[in-house]
Amino acid sequence: MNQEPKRPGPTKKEDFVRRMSRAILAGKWNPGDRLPSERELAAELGIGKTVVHSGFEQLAAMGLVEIKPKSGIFVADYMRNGNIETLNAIARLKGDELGREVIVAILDLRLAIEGTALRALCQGRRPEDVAHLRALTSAIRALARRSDEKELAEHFFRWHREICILSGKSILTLFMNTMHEVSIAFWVNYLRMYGPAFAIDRLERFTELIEARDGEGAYNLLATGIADYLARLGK
Amino acid sequence: MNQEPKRPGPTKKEDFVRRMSRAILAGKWNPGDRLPSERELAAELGIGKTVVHSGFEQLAAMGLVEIKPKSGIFVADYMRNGNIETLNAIARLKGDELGREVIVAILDLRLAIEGTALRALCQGRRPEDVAHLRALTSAIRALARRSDEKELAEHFFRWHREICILSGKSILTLFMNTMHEVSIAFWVNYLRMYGPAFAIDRLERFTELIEARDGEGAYNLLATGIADYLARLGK
DNA sequence: CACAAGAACTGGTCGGACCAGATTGTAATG
DNA sequence: CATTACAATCTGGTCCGACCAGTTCTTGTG
Repeated sequence: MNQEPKRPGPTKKEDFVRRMSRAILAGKWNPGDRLPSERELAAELGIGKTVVHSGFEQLAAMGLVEIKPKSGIFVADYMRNGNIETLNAIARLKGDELGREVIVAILDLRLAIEGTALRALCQGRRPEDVAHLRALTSAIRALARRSDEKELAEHFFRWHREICILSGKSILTLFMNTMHEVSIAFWVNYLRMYGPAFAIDRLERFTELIEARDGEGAYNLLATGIADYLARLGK
Repeated sequence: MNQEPKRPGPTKKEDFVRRMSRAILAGKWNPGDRLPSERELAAELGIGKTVVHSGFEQLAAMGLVEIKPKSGIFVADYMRNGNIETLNAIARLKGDELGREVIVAILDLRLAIEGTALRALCQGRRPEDVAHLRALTSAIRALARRSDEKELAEHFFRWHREICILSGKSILTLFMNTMHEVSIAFWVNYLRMYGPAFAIDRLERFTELIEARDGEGAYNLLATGIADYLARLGK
């Protein structure tokens, strides 16, 4: 039994990826610029070519670079061709400080996804679904006392994801998971702003509306909550 | 200039990934089951452990397996913990035959994303934005004669993505790109159903509404288009 | 000057050696 | 007999160096 479940220590690959993504996101090169070859970088950094290659694969998945096989690696126009992973990479590096515009876009999408799921769940909810949500809520309430920000945020995320799972629209769950990293950043901020007690109360109100099969009410609760959050954020 | 940009031939890693994802998606194992160790699989398939490891990294990114370091690799509950990459993997394997439920969820999201972008663009459009869209449309019209399904679908995707880019809400573009693979499957189906001429006409109507700064009109055109598509699909 | 051969790149693949954490089996200890 | 301590042996994780196959640039030949 170890008190620290894992403390893997940064690997060379992780170092490389972090270093490169920082440099690219900081604008060290312009989109379209050609990067040094894998061999050059490997020699310069004193690591193996395989590590560099594997790192670039990851950077390509993040949408930060474009690999032209046998030809070269180029800085990508990530604001045009990037994807969710790009956003996650930005969230990871810039910490919890996302721009307002980013927040707005994310919340628009969350409303679309979770709103759809809420309406569906209200129609088809079974008694055990409601019980399950209540159990999750009380687990969060117990956890809130110890107040580990990140952990609490994770549980709020899971509570809302459960809406998608229970709704039966499994695809929505996949989309929800896709936004996991960026959602955590949101929840940390939300909990700081409103406090856990308020947030937990809202979970219970959601549960009641689901139990009453009030789809529109649940949707509106979500929508007004988001609108209020954005209004507060404006200041 | 070569007519065939690339025909790389399947690598051992690709083979491995395809083989494993097929097996998992086909339900050969249950979620939570432990897979054979990297060494066993490498020996069995006659390939290097590095290849297997790299392949599993990719499968983990697709949400199909969960890697517990130093312990084992397990089949993931991908319908619960999967992400967009999982969906893309499914779309890749099952071809263009996505289930109706999947299509509905995707279109719900597209409406949320693109609808938001449309409204924003109608507000802030500049004359050159409209001209740009018109240029894209006529390029598509020229292309439609040669009628390569996949290529045409790609251009329709790009046209609609351009809405997001021009709207200035760059984050929406990232989400749009995330759905690229699955969107292509949609557009191929759409074009088969309605034909290119009809689809191109719609692009022009969108452009006119944007020029007239009619945000609601543009949104409704999108919404009714999607609704009609779903209605037809019902049959 | 045109153009093709080839040298010198590029990224892509691969196997095997080594590392360290996790697990399991076993033997010593109370 | 239960418990603990420890070591053998699993696991995935990392890394290197060699090799492969396209791409691009240089160079020599007509």
